[in-house]
Amino acid sequence: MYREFKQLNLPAIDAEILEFWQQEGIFEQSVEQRPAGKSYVFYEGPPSANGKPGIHHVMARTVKDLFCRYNTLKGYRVDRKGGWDTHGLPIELQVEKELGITTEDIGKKISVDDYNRACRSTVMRYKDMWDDITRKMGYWVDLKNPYITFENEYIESVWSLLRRLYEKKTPQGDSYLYKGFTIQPFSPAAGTGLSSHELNLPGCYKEVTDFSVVAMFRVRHEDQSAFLFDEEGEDVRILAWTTTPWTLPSNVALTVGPDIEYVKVKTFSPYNALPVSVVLAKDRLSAYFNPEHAELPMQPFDTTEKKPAIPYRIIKTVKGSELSGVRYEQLLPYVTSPELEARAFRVIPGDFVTTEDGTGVVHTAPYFGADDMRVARDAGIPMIGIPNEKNPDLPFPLVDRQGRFVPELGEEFGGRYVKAEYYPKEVTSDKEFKPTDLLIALRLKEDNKAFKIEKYAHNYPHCWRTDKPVLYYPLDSWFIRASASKERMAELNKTINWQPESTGSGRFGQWLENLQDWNLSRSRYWGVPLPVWRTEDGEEEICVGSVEELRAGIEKANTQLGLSQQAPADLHRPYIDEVVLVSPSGKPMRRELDLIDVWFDSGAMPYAQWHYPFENKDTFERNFPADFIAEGVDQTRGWFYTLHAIAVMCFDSVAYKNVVSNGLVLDKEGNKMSKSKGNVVDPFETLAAHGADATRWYMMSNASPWDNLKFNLEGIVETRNKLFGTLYNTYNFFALYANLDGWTIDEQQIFPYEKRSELDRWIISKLYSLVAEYRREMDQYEPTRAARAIENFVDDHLSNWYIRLSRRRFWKGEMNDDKEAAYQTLWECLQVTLQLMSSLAPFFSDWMYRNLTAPVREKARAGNTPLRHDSIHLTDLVAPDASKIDETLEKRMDYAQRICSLALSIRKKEKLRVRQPLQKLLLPVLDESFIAEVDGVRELILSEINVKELEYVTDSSGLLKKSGKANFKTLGAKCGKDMKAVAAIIESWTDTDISRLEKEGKLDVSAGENTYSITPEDVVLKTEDLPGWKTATDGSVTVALDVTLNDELVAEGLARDLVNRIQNARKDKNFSVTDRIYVKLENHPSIAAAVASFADYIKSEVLADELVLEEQVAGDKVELNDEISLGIEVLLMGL
RNA sequence: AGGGCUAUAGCUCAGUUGGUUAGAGCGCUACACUGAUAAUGUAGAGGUCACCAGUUCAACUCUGGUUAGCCCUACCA
Repeated sequence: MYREFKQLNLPAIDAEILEFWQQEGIFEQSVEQRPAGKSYVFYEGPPSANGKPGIHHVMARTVKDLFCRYNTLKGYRVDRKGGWDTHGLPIELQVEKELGITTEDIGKKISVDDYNRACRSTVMRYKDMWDDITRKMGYWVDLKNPYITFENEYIESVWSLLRRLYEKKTPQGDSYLYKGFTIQPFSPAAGTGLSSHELNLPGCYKEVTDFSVVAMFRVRHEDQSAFLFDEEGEDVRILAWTTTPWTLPSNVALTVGPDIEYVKVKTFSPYNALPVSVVLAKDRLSAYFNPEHAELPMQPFDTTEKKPAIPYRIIKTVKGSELSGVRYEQLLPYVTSPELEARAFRVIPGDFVTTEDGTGVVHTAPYFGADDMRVARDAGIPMIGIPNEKNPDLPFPLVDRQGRFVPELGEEFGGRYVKAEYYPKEVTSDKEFKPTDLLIALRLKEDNKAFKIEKYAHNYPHCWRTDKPVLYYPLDSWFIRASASKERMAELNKTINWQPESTGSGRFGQWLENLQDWNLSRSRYWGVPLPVWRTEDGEEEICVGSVEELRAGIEKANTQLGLSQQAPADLHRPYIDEVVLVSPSGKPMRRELDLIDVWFDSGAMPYAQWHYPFENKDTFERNFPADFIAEGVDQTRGWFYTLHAIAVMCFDSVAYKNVVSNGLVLDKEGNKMSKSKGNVVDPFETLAAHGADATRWYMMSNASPWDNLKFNLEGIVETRNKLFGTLYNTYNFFALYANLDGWTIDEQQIFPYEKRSELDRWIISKLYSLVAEYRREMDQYEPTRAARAIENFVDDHLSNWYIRLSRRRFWKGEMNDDKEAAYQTLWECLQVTLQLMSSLAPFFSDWMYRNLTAPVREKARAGNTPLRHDSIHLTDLVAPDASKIDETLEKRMDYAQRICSLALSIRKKEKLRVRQPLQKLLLPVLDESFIAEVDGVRELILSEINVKELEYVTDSSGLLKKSGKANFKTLGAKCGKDMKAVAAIIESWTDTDISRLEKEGKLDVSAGENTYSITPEDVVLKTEDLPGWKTATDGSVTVALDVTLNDELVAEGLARDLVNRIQNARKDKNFSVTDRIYVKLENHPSIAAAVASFADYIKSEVLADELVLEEQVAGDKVELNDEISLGIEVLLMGL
């Protein structure tokens, strides 16, 4: 017996199937039954369990699960090792918050040991919740043996990768892991660098008002700059704007845009009226000069006037590229050197220069700006600062780590804080207090080096701890020389299949093109320690690549330095910091205190999850690179990048072959979900209310996963009703009759396809077309198209056509071949559809598969046939089978559907109910093949629309009138701009013209000055309405319906009405569908003819043994139509 | 600021290499069907295909620009 159900309850199905999976270990079986040699490799991007799972995780994990299940069905072994991301700043910040401490307190109020222990206990806080959602959403991943990034084995693998990078050298001999410095956000008040993450905390960017200065840099008159000088002794200056005047003593270059036009303007210095020529961007002229003053006589203005009119003349225009190389005098020569004099203080090109504000010339102080540093390096400009004996190329900056000018800036500026906020309040509250920026501006003004001084309001980042402005400052860091591999990364990226493609070529590709070195250092506590030890003078260093090496190093140090250290049991800080190693020359070495970027942790997972290269070499090699990964698009420069970068640099390989990046899950209005807005959707509630399958299906079918999803619960309900509801109804329908007939599938006795009806063969053809389409889309990682193809099949083809037209075959009469064929066909459709669905709807599909196959399981086991499997997830995906696809049959059926639809629309217009039989349907025919095709489905059409005969109207009938319309596709190429004229001519053609065209195969048309030969392909034919007939048209198909009735037809219509009313009465009385009945009808004169002619028909339809007419019938009267109502009584036979 | 994605019916989305009636589902209205019945069908209303310009005989589709929303990256002086 097949199970029958009262109503669809998806959450209950989830629970039933979860229980079953767990009991039988279905997930494990689904992996293990596949051969190890045929693997489909998936990498799980580790979530961090210190936050609760959200609905967006359900989305991301549905994508992952879907392709893993699909490839399992295709016969691949898909190991899915789970993982947990356990390090990182968010965890540290959370712990700080919960402990009520700040970063400075670590090591003081709380030991690093205790602090790290707190982190360790926090990271798995919501692990149970994660495991729960994983289970409930049906995400199959191995959570029993996950990789955990804080474990020693994981860290050791990371070390070995770092060691590889340390040993890897560029052709120039530079190591891929190196210590360098970079310009980073730095808080002098807190004495620490800040991560970009900290700079993105809310409230960090504040609007502040600073003094901005346009400084005048005096051009040296020499050969290279001769073109800027027009008179002997001319004072030529380049104007550059800055909002940080304190960086001006560190100026070493001026950056111009190579393609920007600059002008030289003869004028007078605004603060003292001395003659001067200034250079600035042409587009910026109006910001500094009033066009009305361009005509004033060229003479000095009165400096005592408040707003003097300053005359000026544009002398010449030059491109930025021409200015490049021009040298100028140092603006504030506190610190200089022969090298600086020789190579600095020049104009250099830079691509970031704009003419939005300022002068189009950027004052460049490399130590205090990342862009500045980059262009200065590219141009070979030396750094300015206090000489550094150890590293002459990197002198110390002119501002110290407390944010003060160094003493070398003299009495006037030495020791001054560069930002007013760094002074104590007592100092700044003094009326006489002037911020350093202002003092510098005034100094420039006094020396005739300032062109304009004004206040300027802008957004500036502040330290979230001290609330004081951040400086950009050179800091030491360890880097990975990613830039050295960027061509290779870009090249290998092109071999990766990105979904959507644009993320790979756009967001990711362009990022690779402009790749900078990877700053690995984090000055934190909870993370993977950088395994580099250095002597105090930095002369000698080693990079440790394994615990074994560490042990050996410790022993050596113990011997040579007389220590008694042991290798730490935990590789984290603070224990690892206590390890002292010994250098080849015998000096003690201490660990560089940096931790590494957590993104390196996760990018290392292909290796570290197996503790490669220390263990599991085979496993690793079998599982690298991945066939498939998926994460949110926000991971493009996160995990997607770090996986790729490490794989390319360490193994010259991609890390993954296919990658799907999914978009965000927004609320139904399209807003981001956030706790403060209260629009967060709880995934547990959603799954509990609607079931995992409807949720998963909705998320994949509504829009492509890489588009943002506007998450709407109503959408899930719709999915439930349309797809799952329809399948459920279909199943119940099937189960009802199969149980009545005692029918079960017999795998050995497949009813030959060629002997099945047209309709059966059609739905089978549709089914296998679906199989092919589904596999094609899934293989291209197009889950949305795949899901929609299934929906389309289930709703439009299986339910609304096949079942609707086949119902009668299931309930009419005894078992026979036709019924057998119908059962088998429907069973196969369900079975195959469920299999296709099972990747996306794993619960429902398994539940129904089990219902459909349970009656034959034992037999299948015994015979080792495909249905032996307890779960659909253990079966083999149905193979595509072109032999079952019949495209001409599909086309025929398409005609049938369109013809029926048209005929029904005529009935509707004429108010002719479908139960009323009609005599004749006319089909005008455009070509003979149409007749052959429609003949194949003629019976089907006639019964569906309740019409007695079908007649074709051909040319020879004389009834048919044809007209034509231009086929723009073929004619467009031929006619070009005469297209419109030709189209008009074709439309004006009469039936005779068309006949000529058909007979002669071509017809000439003149339009404009040209004559075109029109062939039948160039014309789309249609038929004119048949005069005197009711017609309807859809594209090339026209139908005409004979709507006249005669007594015979009316009687038959009434008979059908009676059948319907009697059936209703049966149902009202809750008779079983197989009960035989006795029918009493009131002897109403209007039905006499109908009963007389159709008594047998009525009796057989309603399973009546007796049909009698009586004057009086018990019970209420039933309306037969507008005019007739009569009494009907049905009784069970034998009562 | 740069890069990316998106913009089509009230809502969610399709729309093939440009081709002349721009589709589906939901919702709404009306009607029908009734041994799948908490299902189904038919019809109707509902569109300046975000805006502007260009290419073309022809643009929802291609090109350029603009606007809006979102994501990522970012010290613009």
